[in-house]
Amino acid sequence: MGKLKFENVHPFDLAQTLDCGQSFRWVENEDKSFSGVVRGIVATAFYENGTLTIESDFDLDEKMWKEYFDLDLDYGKIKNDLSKMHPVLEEASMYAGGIRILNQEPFEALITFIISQNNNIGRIKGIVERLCENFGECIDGKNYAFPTAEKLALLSPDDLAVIRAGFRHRYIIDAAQKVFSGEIDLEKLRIMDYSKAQNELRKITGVGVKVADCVLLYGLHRLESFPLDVWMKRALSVLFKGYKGDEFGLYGGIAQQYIFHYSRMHKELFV
DNA sequence: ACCCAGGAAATTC
DNA sequence: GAATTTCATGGG
Repeated sequence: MGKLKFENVHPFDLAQTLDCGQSFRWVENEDKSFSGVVRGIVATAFYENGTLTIESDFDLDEKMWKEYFDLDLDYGKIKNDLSKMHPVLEEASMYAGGIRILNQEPFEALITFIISQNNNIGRIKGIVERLCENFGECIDGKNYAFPTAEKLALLSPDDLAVIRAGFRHRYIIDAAQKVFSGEIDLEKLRIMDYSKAQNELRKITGVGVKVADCVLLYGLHRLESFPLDVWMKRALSVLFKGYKGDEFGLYGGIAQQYIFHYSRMHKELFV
């Protein structure tokens, strides 16, 4: 049984952070708190007046949760610096500046972003949930941990029919096998030269540049990563003419997430 | 019926 | 080699 309180957390917005398409397992409750599972721990998060509270029936590791929500990084300063780079980025940071880049489990980021390809966020959530319920360890009767690489590595693509992810089934199995066998060591990607890390991930069938960038950003905290999906390509061509996505430096991943969220919430900009 | 979704592999030109 | 088609599935 645990409760953590982090005070003076600014800038921060729980809904933006947990529902902006980087993580697919948090569910909003009626009181605006969010419940989810991180590293096998069921927890509920709530944010009010600068204080982020995490509660659980299980013991909570303060360091792990601080890291998960990236509380040691000065987002105020980063937001300021990014705002100076481009007027539209300033606008996007005003709108989406409560987002933090989560420190998710690398394997979970890998599998969920394989599932994300040519898919929409609502459906991704459903597939991920079925994946956990069918193949993850049951924690408390109704919540499930994300499945381990070992568990998935021993399955065949047809075993995944219950999650209804279609052509991605064989990609998921290939990823699990390469991680479980040690052929790919996800932890090593944290400090590896960026393009090397990208190529390492691309050895997995079903992982191209975009999925690799997402895994590096959301699972391995490579904040320089700037994933280009259909939304970002649209946003760059319409709002950042001439930009390729490599202009935002060390914290480009944060800029990317501001722009992604801002664009998704302003569809009218792209008609 | 058609089009699209946080793409990438397979095929064709 | 670059451009196009196909790949499951579900919602609008």
